[in-house]
Amino acid sequence: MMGRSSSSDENGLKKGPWTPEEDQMLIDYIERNGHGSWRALPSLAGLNRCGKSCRLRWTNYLRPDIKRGNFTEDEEKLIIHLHSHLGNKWSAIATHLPGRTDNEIKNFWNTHLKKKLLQMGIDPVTHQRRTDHLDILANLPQLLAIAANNIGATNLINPSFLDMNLSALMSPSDATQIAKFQLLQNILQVLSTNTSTSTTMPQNIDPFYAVQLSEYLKLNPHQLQNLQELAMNDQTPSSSSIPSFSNHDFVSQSYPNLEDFESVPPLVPASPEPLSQSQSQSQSNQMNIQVGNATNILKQSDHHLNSSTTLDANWQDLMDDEASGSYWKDVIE
DNA sequence: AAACCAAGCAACCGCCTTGCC
DNA sequence: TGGCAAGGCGGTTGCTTGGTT
Repeated sequence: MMGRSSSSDENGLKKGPWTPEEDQMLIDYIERNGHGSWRALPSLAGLNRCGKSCRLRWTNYLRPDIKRGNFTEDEEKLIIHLHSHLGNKWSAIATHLPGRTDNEIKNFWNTHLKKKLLQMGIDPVTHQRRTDHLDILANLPQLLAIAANNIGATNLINPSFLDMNLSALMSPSDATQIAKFQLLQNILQVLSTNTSTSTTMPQNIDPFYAVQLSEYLKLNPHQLQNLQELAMNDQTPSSSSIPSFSNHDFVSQSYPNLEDFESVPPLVPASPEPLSQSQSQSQSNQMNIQVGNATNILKQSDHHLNSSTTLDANWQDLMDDEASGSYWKDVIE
């Protein structure tokens, strides 16, 4: 059985997993008397537990109307839909799913649904398309510093790794390679994202940026061509890992008004406390700082500015941070 | 076969809300 | 109206399990 090892608190009350005997004692007592005062219940039922533990055990596990087993697809959709309106109000969500407890829904969300949405490119908090690649780009210097620390002489990236099978690349034991791969993926994603409101992911990298990128990375024509092909190839991880929203069954079912995806119903903040003006200002400032680099780069995209710009400075920073410029050439090659 | 690792989930913790005096 | 007790809630912890190396 999963759970914690049995122990006692300072009052000698038992903690940890419940035994079948304890379960039966609790069931017997509540069926005969109702739960009444939870604090008084343990002694009346002959249990060496605190009232809170009894209440939790009953409401989350022993209640006769509890529905066990896997969540159905309908339940999944309902949870996602309710979460988009209610946020992490698990008890409120649970009231719409008969037989499911808030704890069970919370666990299911954290272990399954959150990942599922992330894989689809949907932010599980806002229920909108993810834009956190901007954050990643903004954090490139830090990520690069981390990556640089992890790159040893024997751990240099395979120059032809982008041609390798993705599953072979994604060895879980090689976090460094994955980080590098994701880094490049996000760079390409940002560079290939145009500023239109289209809900489908663009397939092509703007030749202008490919050229500009190649200049900063001091790539030769062959490497530049690889970069462009990489961005245009449907089978590259960069594009294949991002679902096309308009064609994805699950997304279209969970978000029936997909055309209004950018204006999904108002989301209850994860924290119920409204931020004070100074708090929100501070948070906003932090955000601005964090995405500043990415914003600058995207502004460059809008105006096709020349190379003596912030983009230049940003990329130069990146290259300066990296141990060797050949690293990036290798990655792209 | 053993060691390692990540996922899953029951249970706990601490804060918040509610109701009563 | 303030204080207290009890219940409710969301986040976190830590054990088990199953898969991988």
